[in-house]
Amino acid sequence: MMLAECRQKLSLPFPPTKQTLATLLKACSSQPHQLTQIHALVLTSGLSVKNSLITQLLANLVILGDVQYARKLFDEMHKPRVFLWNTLIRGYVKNDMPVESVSLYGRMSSLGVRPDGFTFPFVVKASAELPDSWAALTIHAHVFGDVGLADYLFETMIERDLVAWNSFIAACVQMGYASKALALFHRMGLARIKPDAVTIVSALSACGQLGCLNIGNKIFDSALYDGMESNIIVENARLDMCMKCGSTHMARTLFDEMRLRNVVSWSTMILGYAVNGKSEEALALFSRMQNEGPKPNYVTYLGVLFACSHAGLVSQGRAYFSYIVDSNDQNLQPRREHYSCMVDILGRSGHIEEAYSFIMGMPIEPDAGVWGALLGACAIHKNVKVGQVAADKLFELAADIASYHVLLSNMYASAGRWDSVEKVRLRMRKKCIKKVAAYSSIELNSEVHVFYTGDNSHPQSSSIYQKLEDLYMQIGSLGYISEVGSVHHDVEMEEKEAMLRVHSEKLAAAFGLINVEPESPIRIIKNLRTCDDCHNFFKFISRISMREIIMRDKSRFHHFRNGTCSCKDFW
DNA sequence: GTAGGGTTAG
Repeated sequence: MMLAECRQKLSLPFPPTKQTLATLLKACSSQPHQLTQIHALVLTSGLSVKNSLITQLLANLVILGDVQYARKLFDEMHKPRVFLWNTLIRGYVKNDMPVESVSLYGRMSSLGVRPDGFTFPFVVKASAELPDSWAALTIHAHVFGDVGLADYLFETMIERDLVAWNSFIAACVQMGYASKALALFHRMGLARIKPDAVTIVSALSACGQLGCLNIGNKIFDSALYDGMESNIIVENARLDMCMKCGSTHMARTLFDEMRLRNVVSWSTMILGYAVNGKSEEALALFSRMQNEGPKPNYVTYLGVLFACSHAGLVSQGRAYFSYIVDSNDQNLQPRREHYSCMVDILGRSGHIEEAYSFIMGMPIEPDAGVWGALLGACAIHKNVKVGQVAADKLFELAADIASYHVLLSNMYASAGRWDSVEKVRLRMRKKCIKKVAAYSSIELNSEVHVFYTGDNSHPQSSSIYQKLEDLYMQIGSLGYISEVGSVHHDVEMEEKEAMLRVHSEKLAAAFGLINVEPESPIRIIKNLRTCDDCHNFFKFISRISMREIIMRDKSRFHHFRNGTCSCKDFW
């Protein structure tokens, strides 16, 4: 575009000065079309353009989401300053391009440009969103050893301010490294950096992941004690923490006491009730929300569908789903997550064919989550025919997710098709797909104790196994028989039973029975779905010990009390 | 001078 043309378009009667251009740029930060024109003006003005001008332009482009164009300008620049690197690194993160963001950081450091305090939060955010394979590559490329990129960056920072701590702690929580996050939180205290609301939110979130109700409450109380004003985000995080620890009652008390509640508060409650198996409470709260609360969003509806799914409420699930569709609200139209949930509702209750045709009728392309829900249902109902279709689709969409392979293999195993089980295993070996090891954890006196299957590493190991034997003796006389079908291995019967007997959740339960004071419930967190035998075992021991046992597995809660489970054996 | 971190879902 010619200068005159630009000027005309911008209605400028005279050639612009640097000042004019700078002012123009500031004014046009929300108008992408004019930005391009101004860029042309800058280039054709013949002025020796200052970096600050391009900086402003680039920043504007990034805000508008045109990172490609920003990158083009950036590459044409001579020795861009740190601020500019930061701007672009941030731009990539904001536009969901973490790989590009980290690559740019890599280039920055290889050119010897020193990152400043602002670089860190951007790169950490990007590396938290990095796909695993990429994180590994990046770490290799920088020869950072076995610590992550973020770790390296953090430890080498000269000055760590509050935001640096907060962004690292938050990144750890988001990546699922909750105990690392709590360790950092502790270290932060030792370094005499006073946490603020943002820190507390992440810390509470970490406690929720770990199921550490006591630690979470302590953190919240001490923050208030230190004079920190609580805000709605902190309170929502605390609600969620309680719910993730299975303490629905405490969450409700806090919710009722809140002066202000937003859509997140309501949704957190509804979701929390749903995963805790309290569907009536979830749906009752939803109907109250419709009358007196804020407008539900798509997460709220996800909670409503979860409530139906966990309680096996098929017709109600169908009704809510069509309600969402019929609402004609464009922002609330069902997303893939809602479809997965609906497939789960239909499939798990045995309506496999209906679930399949439901998927075929989807207006949006089904993703791995949707097919995974179908495969899960097929594994439960031993429907190898439909399960095979789902598995084929899954391997197209998400070829190397371990849990789908495990599901498929379990489906074949429960149908007794050991040749097919072996094929899946072979495929996993070939593609180096490793099963996630099962573990269970339990909090005691602000410490987390972790158990793996057949674990002997705990200091109290011998008394734990003794307790387990005692329990087997007692429940055996009450009619407990181990369910060998839960072990998906084609091995001898005795071996099957031997493995079952030492599943991680059983070890954690024995530990809990020995150590947790009699009036408190025993809270166990398991990283995978629990098996039929452990579920049955827990029902028995809740009866003989007269204790409440709360177990959170991969997708939901089981509250065992006096021989029964809140899930009513449907999970 | 300009910019950075937080809650529900996955």
